[in-house]
Amino acid sequence: MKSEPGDISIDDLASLPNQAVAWYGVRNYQARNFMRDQMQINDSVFFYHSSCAVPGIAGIARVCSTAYPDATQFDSKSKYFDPKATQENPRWFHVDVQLVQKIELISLAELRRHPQLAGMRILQRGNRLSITPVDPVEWKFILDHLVRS
DNA sequence: GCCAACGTTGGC
DNA sequence: GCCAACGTTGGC
Repeated sequence: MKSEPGDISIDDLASLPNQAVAWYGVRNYQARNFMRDQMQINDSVFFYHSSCAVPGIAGIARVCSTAYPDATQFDSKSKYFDPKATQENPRWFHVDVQLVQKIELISLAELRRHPQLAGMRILQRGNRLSITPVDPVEWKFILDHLVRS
């Protein structure tokens, strides 16, 4: 799951109550569907810093809720307001995510260095999805070879 | 700041 | 339903 550190960084997550955050603001249907249809409580997540000096995996988190309607879609003052969403028919959903562990940053450049990870969605040219599934084999490779706490 | 990629919008 | 125009993302 990508976050711009200027928005919410790994350190912000670490300082939140229960080190948990509602993953609000996703306004892409594919990313929404991953949260709504695929994610389950206790699923593990890589917390990825994007749009910053050194993009990369900054920590490990876990899903700590099932998907529920994103409150910001109903808030006309929010930049995430969606006039087409209604309480009866919400359009945007998100899960809550909780920090497991901050790690030594695994930079995007480092991820690209490993052919075993070449298939990762996050590494594909032009990928803009803020939430992408991680293949279990790739997950294990990163845990076994790249994660330093 | 550039630009590739790609999602969304809206006229037809 | 097509598709051009436009907007956004995000690495570089």
